[in-house]
Amino acid sequence: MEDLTEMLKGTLEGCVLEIIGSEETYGYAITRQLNELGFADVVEGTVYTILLRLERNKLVQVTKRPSGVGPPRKFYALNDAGREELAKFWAKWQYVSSRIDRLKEGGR
Amino acid sequence: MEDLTEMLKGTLEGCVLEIIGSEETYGYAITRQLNELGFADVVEGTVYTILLRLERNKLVQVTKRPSGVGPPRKFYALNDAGREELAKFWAKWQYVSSRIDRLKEGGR
DNA sequence: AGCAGTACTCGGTACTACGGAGTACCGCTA
DNA sequence: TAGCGGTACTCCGTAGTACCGAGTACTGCT
Repeated sequence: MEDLTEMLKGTLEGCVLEIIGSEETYGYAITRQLNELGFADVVEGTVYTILLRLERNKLVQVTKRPSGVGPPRKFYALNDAGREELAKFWAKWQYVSSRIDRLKEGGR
Repeated sequence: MEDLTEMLKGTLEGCVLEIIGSEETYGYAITRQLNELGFADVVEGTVYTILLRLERNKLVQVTKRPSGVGPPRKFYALNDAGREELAKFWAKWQYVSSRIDRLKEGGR
């Protein structure tokens, strides 16, 4: 699927939150997970900008740990504010996607 | 529902295409339809920028008609390129929304 | 020593939705 | 008849987000 970037705006951050919420993990691995999930064109630069934003907005707790196979990793975990933001994200997603599906089905 | 603007990026244009596709209509009415659909905060300025973009990208055919209750209206209808773009949009939407729903259900 | 793979940072760009001001036409009413 | 609310479109600037590219740096293998 080509060029999903515009459609991912506003949802990618939520996806990253969800991934972090289900397991403490780090940028490089998150990128791989998104790629496997079907978002093949999401690149590291994008994920790192999201992670830095989450950190700046105090939604995550960060722990640096040595890797063994490369430079140290920055592990991210949700804090309370992050979990709240994630819940809000899913509420918005539910709201928006249901309306769009309704429009698609010709329900007007 | 508050502040959906980021999540609507990339999808709003498709919604406008769908509305135009189902019936020849004009900017002001499209804005009202979107508001009724649940996107209450979408304002006229936003819809008009989308319409001008569609026109610039040659996805629509434009007809100006007098209104009777105000200034003349610019009616929009999809042309072949527009219908193709609309089909592409729904394919992308299907792709993206199904993956996000899968992520939500913990399918990783 | 050099390369591939892992891992993060930073500066700039493109695209999109929004806000606000401006223009303009119509019908109604004080 | 002047003003107001509703209809209808245009234009310009702003903010936010994903992407791109270059750079840095660590590890293990050849």
